[in-house]
Amino acid sequence: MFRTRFAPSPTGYMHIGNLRTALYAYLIAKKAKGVFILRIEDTDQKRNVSDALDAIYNGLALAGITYDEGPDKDGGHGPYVQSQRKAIYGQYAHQLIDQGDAYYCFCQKEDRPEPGDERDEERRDPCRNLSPAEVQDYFDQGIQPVVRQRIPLEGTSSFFDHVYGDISIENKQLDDQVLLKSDGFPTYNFANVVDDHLMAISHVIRGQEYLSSTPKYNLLYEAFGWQYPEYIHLPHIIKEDGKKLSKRAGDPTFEDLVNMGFLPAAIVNYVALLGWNPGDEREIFSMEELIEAFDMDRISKSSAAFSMDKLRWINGEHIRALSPDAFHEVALPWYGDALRGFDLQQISQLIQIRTDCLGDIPEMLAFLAELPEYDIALFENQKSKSSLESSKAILEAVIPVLEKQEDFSNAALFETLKLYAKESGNKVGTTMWPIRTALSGAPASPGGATELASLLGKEETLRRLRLGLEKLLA
RNA sequence: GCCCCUAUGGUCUAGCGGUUAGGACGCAGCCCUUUCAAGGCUAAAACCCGGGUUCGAGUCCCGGUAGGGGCACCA
Repeated sequence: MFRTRFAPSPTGYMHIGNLRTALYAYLIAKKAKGVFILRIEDTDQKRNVSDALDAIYNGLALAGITYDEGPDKDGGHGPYVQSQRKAIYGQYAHQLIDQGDAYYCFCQKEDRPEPGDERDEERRDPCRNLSPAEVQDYFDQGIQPVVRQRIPLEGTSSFFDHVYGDISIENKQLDDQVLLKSDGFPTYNFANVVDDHLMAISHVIRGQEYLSSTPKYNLLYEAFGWQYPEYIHLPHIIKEDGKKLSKRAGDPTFEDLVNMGFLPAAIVNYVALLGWNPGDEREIFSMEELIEAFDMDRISKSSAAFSMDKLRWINGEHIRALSPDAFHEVALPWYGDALRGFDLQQISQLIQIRTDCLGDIPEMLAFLAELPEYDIALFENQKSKSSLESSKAILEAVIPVLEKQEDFSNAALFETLKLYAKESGNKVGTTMWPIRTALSGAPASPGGATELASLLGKEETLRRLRLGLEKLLA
C-alpha cells in the first residue's frame, strides 16, 4: 500500500514549490491507488502563524488535492499535527538514549562552532562522552539539555533516491544533530522520521534540500530497527534569471496566481510539468489525466525555471477548453460595475478565445464603457487598405445606412455592411476598419466592427461613428 | 572550509552508444480573417569545457568550470 504525505509547516501561504511537492505526493499516491496524508509540521513554536492552517486547507482544496487522512480526517494514525505528538517524540528519544544512539547535550548554542571553522577534525560534540555522573550533575544544576543523535564515527551511509539515484555520504560528514530541543519539542530531523514511520509512510516526497540529511534519518531508522521508506527528492523551482522564488521578492504564491486570474487547474497543470514530463508530447492535463500519466521515475534532476509565459499559454488552453457557460461563470467576477448594462453573455462569447488570463479582462474591455482618446492615425491601416480619405468617405456613407438599420444583431449588421461594401466597390476589410476603429478607439479589439456595434447598441454606435467622422473632418 | 547534487536552443524538456538532436512556450514571417486573438504553415535558435573508453559519445568514466543545496535548539 502506497502512503504518501504532504507535511507543510504553517507559514500562512502556499508557495509554488510547496504546491508541487503536495501535488507530486498526491499523484504518486493516487496513481498507486494509495493514501495521501496531510500532516502539519508546527514544532517551531516561534514560527506559527495564526490562520496559517486555513491557508493550507484552502490552498489544497483550490488545487483539487484532497487528502485521505489529516488533522480533520482521522485515519487511525493521528494526531496529524506534530505539536500534539510531543509525548511520542520524547518517548522515542529516550529509547535512543537508553540504547546509546543518542545523548544529552548541555552546551549552549554559542558553544557550537560555525561552519568553516576547523570542524572537520572534531565535529563531535563535547557532551558525546559525558559519564552518567556528569549528566546527573548538569541536571542537578537545572540545565535543560537537548538530545543529540550519536552518529557513528566510521563508515558510509548510502541510500537510493528515485530521482537522484544512489547517494552516499561518509558518516564523519554528518553532524550529531539535535533530536529534541531544550523546550522538549522535536526538531524536524527527528519528528519526520518518527512520524513517517508511525504513519506508515511508504514514499517520502520532499525538496532536494533534504538530500544530504537523509543518511542521518536512515541511521535513525536503523537505530529503531525500522524499515526506511522510498525517497523521492525534488529539484527546486527557480526563476528565469536563476534566482530562487521568494515571496519577499514579490514572486507570486499559488493564491496570488489565482487572484491574478489563473485557473487553479491550469496552475496545477503547469506546476506538474516543472520537473516532470509524461514521456510523450502531451502538455495539457486535467488532474485525472495527471494521475494516470504520472511516473515518479520520470522526474528530472535539475532545477526548473518558472515561466510566466508558459503558464499564460497553459492557462489560455484551459480557458479555451471551458464550455461557454463555464467560462462565463469564471469571467463574471472580472467584468465589474463599468460593464453594467452590457450583454455580458455576449461579451463572454467574444473574449473566451482571446483570454489567456482572466486578469487581462478589465483592460481588454475598458473601451466598452468609455471610448478612449485616440489619434486619427489609427484610421490608416495598410493591411485593410484603409486611409484617412477612405475612412472619412466610408464613415460618411455608413452612418446613414446604420441610422436606418433596425436589427442590430451581429449577423444582420454584417449582412448590411457587406452589402454596402459590395455596392460601393470597397473591400469588406476596408469598410470595416474605420468602423471598428471608431467604435473601439484602439488598434485592436476583442471583436470586429459588427460585433462591437451589436454590443454597443445603435445609439452608442452612431455616437462613436459620428465622433470618428468629426475627428477626420477636423 | 568540508560534503552532496545538477549541467541539451532564452525557458520547460525528449534522448538513455550510431537520430537530419524531437516537441512545447516565447520570438520572427506567411496563410486564414471584420481588427486582434485562436487555428494552420515556415524560420531562427541547443548538447558547458578538457581529457579518456569505444569502430563510433549529448548519451559511459575522470578532471575542470559554472550553478544549486547542506553542514541551526528552521523546516
